Amino acid sequence: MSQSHFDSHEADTELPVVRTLAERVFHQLQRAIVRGELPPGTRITEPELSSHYGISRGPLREAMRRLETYRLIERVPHVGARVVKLSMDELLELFDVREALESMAARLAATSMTAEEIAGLRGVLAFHERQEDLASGEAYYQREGDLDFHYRIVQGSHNRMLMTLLCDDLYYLVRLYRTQFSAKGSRPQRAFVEHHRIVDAIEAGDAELAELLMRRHVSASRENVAAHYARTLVEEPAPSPHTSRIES
Amino acid sequence: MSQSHFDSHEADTELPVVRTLAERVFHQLQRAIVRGELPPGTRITEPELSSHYGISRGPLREAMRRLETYRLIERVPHVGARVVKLSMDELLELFDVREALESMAARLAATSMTAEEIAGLRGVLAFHERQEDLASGEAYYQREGDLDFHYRIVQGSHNRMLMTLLCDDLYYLVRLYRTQFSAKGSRPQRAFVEHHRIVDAIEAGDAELAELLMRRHVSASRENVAAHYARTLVEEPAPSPHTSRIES
DNA sequence: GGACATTAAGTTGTTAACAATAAGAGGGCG
DNA sequence: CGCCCTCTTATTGTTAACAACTTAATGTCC
Repeated sequence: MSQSHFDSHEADTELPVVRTLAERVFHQLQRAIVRGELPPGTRITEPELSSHYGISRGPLREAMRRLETYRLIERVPHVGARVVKLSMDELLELFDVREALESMAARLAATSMTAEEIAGLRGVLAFHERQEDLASGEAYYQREGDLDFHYRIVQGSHNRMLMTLLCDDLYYLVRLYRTQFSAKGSRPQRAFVEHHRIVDAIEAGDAELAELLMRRHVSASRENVAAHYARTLVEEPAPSPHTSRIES
Repeated sequence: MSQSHFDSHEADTELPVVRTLAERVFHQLQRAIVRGELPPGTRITEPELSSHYGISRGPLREAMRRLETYRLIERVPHVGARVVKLSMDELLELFDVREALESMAARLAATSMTAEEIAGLRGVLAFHERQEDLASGEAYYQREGDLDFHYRIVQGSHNRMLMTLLCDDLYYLVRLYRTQFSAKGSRPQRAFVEHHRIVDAIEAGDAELAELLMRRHVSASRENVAAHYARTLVEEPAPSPHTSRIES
């Protein structure tokens, strides 16, 4: 659980410790989906994938069942499975959930985070600052760093259920949205300032303030995405690329 | 998804529509665990269960994988699975998560709930009132009704992700805690008043108030459980029954 | 020409046998 | 007497074959 975030920074085939075939192919499929190699709406057929990965259908089905729990694929009994096709509505719903959970995480982190954890958080911010100096427009790294920041605060809440929900269940969905909507151009400078203020509140032990700031931070991110999407809708009124691929 | 709550009110073997063996045995195992027929910490062995339910290990493993996603069992590769053993710490963590998610649900419900849904919610409260008149101490029904109340507000949020998280993922855990800790004696009258105020706020479209009231409501419930538990710890200082069954 | 029934192909669900890992019992050695 | 190694046993992981279902295409009838 604790290394789920850092998988993304590792080499292709060197996954940490995989004790079963089902685990290995689960990670491989997860990467393929999050990276966009299996486009949303793609039909997943068991014989095809099992032969592709050189395993039998048993472990593959177990891997698929696990992908289903992470909401990366959708299964219908006796019919089949397909890569989840995300809508902007659902992305905004996800932001509401994140706002609720991450603001709670910030509140708890303000009273539970250790000095070492806070120092590590400061280190993440310092790293971002350097990144900012080097390539201010390098949105992807900034966004990965953004996830890292949120990830550490959730860990700092010391609430295992919160950690599981946010870092295991919803984390890959967030990344998937990022690739599917390719939402690069965001608001790095402002988010950066907000990050600092949140850490300040946590360090001061001000739970209410930390909660409020995190709530605003996620909410602002949500509004930014919504506004950006509304703009693209006006410029490009054809609703085809993101709405109707499954239905066709 | 939408009928997951009302399963509990149905007859034993008449489950709605089960298309596969794995689904059927999943529901049976789920009932058995939530009802306490499989005590927490019980080792689950595949040959035993598959012969007990008259199916092979394939579908059984799929059912177990699903139980794992609902956090009702815990699996370790190559070792086995056991019924989840809950601690008071984790129960309090669950309350924090519920506070975050359900207050968000109340906020959204205040602006999204239809007149019909609000009427249904009022109907639930009226039903509780009658229950209250008949048997004020019938804690179990009250608590089931309490779940029904919360369930309808989550549905009223019209946020599918919230609905999935609360009504599918966490619902059975809540019920399991209720049986494992047998927390009957609670605070029905006060909770009842709080329920009314929340519905009033939702009906008035006051999102902020609905959110605040729900937050307080869940938080008060949490403190009530914590206080009750602290009391039982004093009266019965032996820490054996709830802490160390897995380790033995 | 259109709608419905039939049928065939392919996919998913299920089963039973085989292989590999892990825990425990037993014996040997320090 | 205690520790460690080995072997046994039971359970989990994996495979391949079989059965049931869904879907779509074909053909027939109105």
